[in-house]
Amino acid sequence: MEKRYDHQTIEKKWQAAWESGKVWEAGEKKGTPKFYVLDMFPYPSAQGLHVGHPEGYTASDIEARYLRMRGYDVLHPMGFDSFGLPAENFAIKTGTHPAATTIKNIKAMRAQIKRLGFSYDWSREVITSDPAYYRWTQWIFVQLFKRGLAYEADAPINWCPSCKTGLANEEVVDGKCERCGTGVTKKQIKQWLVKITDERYIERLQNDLDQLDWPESIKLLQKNWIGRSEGAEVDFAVAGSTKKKKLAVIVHGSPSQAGYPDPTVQHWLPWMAVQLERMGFHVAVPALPRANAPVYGEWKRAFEKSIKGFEIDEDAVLIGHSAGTSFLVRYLSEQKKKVSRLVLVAPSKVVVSADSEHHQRLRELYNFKAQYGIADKVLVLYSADDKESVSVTAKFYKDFYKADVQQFADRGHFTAKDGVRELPEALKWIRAGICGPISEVVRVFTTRPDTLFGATYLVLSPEHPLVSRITTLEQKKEVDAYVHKAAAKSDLERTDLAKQKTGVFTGAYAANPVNNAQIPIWIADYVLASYGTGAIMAVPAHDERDFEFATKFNLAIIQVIKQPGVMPPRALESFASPAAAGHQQSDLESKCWTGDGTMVHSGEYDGMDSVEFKKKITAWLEKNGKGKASVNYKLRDWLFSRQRYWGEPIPVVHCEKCGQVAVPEKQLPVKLPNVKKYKPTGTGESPLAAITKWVHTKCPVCGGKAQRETNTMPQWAGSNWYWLRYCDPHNGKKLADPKKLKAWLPVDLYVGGAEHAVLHLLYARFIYKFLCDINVIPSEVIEKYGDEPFKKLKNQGLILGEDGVKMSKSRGNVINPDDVVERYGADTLRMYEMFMGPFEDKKPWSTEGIKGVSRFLNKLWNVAGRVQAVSVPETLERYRHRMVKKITDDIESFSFNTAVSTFMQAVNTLHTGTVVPAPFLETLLVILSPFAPHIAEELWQRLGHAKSIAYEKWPQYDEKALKAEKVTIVVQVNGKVRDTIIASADATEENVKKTALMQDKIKKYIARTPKKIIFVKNRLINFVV
RNA sequence: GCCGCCGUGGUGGAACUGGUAUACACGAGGGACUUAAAAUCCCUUGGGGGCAACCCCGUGUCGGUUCGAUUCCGACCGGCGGCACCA
Repeated sequence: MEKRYDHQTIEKKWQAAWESGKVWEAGEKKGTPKFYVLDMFPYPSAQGLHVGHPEGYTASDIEARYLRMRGYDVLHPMGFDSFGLPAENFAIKTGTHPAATTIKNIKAMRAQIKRLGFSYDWSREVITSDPAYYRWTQWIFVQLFKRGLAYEADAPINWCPSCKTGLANEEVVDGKCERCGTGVTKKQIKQWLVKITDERYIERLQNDLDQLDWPESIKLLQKNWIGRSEGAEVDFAVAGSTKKKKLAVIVHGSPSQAGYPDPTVQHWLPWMAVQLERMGFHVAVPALPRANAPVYGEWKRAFEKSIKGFEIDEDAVLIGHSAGTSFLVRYLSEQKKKVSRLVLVAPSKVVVSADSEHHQRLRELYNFKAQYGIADKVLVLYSADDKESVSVTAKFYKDFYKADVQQFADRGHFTAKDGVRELPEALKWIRAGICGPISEVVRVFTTRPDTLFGATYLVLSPEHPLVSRITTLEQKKEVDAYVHKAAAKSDLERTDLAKQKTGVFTGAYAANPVNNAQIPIWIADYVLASYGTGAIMAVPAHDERDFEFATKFNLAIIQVIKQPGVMPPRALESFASPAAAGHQQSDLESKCWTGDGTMVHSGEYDGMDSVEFKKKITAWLEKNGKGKASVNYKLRDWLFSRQRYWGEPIPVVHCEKCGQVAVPEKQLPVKLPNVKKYKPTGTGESPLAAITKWVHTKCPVCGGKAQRETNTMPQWAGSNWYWLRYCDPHNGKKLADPKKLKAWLPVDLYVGGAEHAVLHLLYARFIYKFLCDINVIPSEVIEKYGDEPFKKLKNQGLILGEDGVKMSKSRGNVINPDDVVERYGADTLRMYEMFMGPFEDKKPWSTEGIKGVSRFLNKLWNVAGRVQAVSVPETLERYRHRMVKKITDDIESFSFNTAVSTFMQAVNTLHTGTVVPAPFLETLLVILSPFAPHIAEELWQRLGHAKSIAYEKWPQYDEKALKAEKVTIVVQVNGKVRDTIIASADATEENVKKTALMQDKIKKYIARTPKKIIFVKNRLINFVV
């Protein structure tokens, strides 16, 4: 046998053998349990593989190979996340098409990865920039859009004035453009957003974290990012406004079946109710009886009951949906009442002969004559793709009432099924029609309703809609100036913590709902418009920020919670010295106490515990209609459009008549067209906007003139769902065959960097939940595993340069994995990266350290050369069992560094020993093969085995054989080690004691009979004297 | 500021559930082989004291709990990561 093992020849040989033998293809073992081991797929960069990549890939490969040997059918795929900025930047510089660059980089990187001997099933490779793949990325977007979860809004984005392009948050470093270092400003541009904050998802995204086997730190990071806060919304009536609240009623339609979920919380109704409440309306959403077969008289009674205390008068706003519209028109016509605004959504008043049995049932309700003058203004909303009876009715109202009409293309019957959860158009119409102050109420959000008695002023954000309405004439100038200044400030300026708080008084006052105290209303930019209600109640005695503000502007500070365990300053003075009374200086009451305690200055509630009072006061607010319990989140909607070329085109067409229309699924993918110039146009549009031929298209609905959306999707779009495609990568009809998804989902183990904690991992969870909801993920998977995509997550730690700093070209501390493989081989690189330290810790590279692993593999090679066909001696046999157990446990717990050390010890043992028994060596090779597969295969073959070691069963160990015959027992006197003795395993306390006391070393320390003896079996005996 | 994680030899790190602190590896020193170097092999290697047997100290610092603490508790110091006026 050769003196040194030739890694170059051996590794090439086995990589070829695995590939031609299709050893790693998944789905081959019928009837065995599945296991899905996933790596975070790389971006194919021109720099190629970084030494950080093989760290995670080796760990997952060890797990995959181990599990195959344990009999699992393992899915272990790899692919490329190939849309992204670097390829585009390269294109801007050189004019090379990003597709060409990408293909080149993928080729190079794939070869690099293959040289490391990972057991990937390459037949399943996915590439996100491949049209066959992004067709489905776009398809998912269309599904989101159809359900109202993707929407366009005027959003302020990060804007680099030098590069003339919008930037993602992750491209802004310390407020500067990552590329050119220019200060980033805000620009208001139409943007696509994905509604990750939707009530149907945000709660689940937060709560489901608890059930995941993920690092606690990552779960916490996500929790903080989502930022759930529980508290209450409280209404403060603005002083001097005595007008009573106006009424708004929303009337649901007639669902087709009885027993259908409560129609009052369906579709866009809850959303509308919240919006109207915010405008200051008293909102009623009556649940009408026998909704699926309405009888007018019954509905009338229920309707009137629901608005008791209020009147249908000329200030009222009524909104109806479907059959509800008929009810409202009939009610107003027959009662001869007039309201201010009447909104009719998907109205129906007629039954067309083709209509279903359910529609026939509505004849009773429809049997009336509409009268003129029932509303000041009428709005009708309907969609072209709804039933004929709806458009007929809509046209009737249009002519009869001269109603405003808004026609849509694809909203169906305006139900949740049609993806309609909001009706901003209707809200805008209502808002526009109503002049003057409609609300005399400032609604605030607070997590501390228990401090309500201590609220001494209110603060609105400068953008708050109420600001201009409540500001007094005297204060107008000052307020306008402040609002103007705030608008001009950058985010960085506004959120700079070091800066002094600023603000102005509006001149208005509001009444504290608990005691009617009149408190001033201020505006200040430390209150954010985008969080909660955009307004706060300030409690300077118990909030640091309010305290700072109140001190600066000389506002009242009222203490309402007494800090527990401290003495009020005056009480303290009566003691001779604080220390004598058991109190230190720090026990003095702090100026601003933000913790819990006992209520003071809170009327009848004085003396109550603040935690208890919080619940009490929330219930009180609710009962008296002055507020309610409420939950808020820090998470914002997900900005989903980029003004870039190299990304998935957003599959939407803008039609002059129909508005935004999703590209029909049959026409997907919307292929990325070829452009000559990749540079942004300067207007904030994507380079795609310059291709007029591509931009101008026909509307898929009406066939009229339309323009394509020119923004592309962000990097995260492709990685949101790629692990689903691995299950069925070549499917041309569906995203993936449900049978195949059922066979593999969910991912059992996901390995990758922690830097994705709140981006990729949050988005991926959201998209997966969405796909579960729309039945893309088979229900069997959801029933069995829930709607989380990744059961277990492991984060690899960063590999730093030798100097202990992050590797970077500019520092010149980058290690190229190719060089390492060339010199030491893939097995050495794999094992070294596992040996460096705990998998999840960051650790520095050491060019000296890797030699140790290289020496170890050579030593193994030489030891194997001395192998003899003899049976294993007993001590070595026991060692073999211990070794198998240790390696098994270490793989299960991701403790690869100690596993490598165990291998080293085993080889050292063989090295110093006289014989190398073949059965021992064989076991060693089998359990080593997941770590160093090439050398293991080669030596395995040289031992005379014809089949790949990959097909070997993972060895068992015998618990009994683990026990040593003799054990070393530590003898302590007063807890200090004084001696050790060898005893037989499981020796009794009596025997150990006797032997121990006979030792000279021990006698020396023990003069009298020990007071106490502590005995731990097989471990130690401790004499206390 | 808030939240989380981490402090062990010259270095990377090990130590099960509170039970011999420093496994394994690197580096360093000494030796063997060699004309020499590389490679390989053997020995030593936490600090201090002692000729030696052996003794004392030692896991960021200071306290506590315990027969016994790297491990549990409290305070502090230092480092890393995240969030950043989120009411």
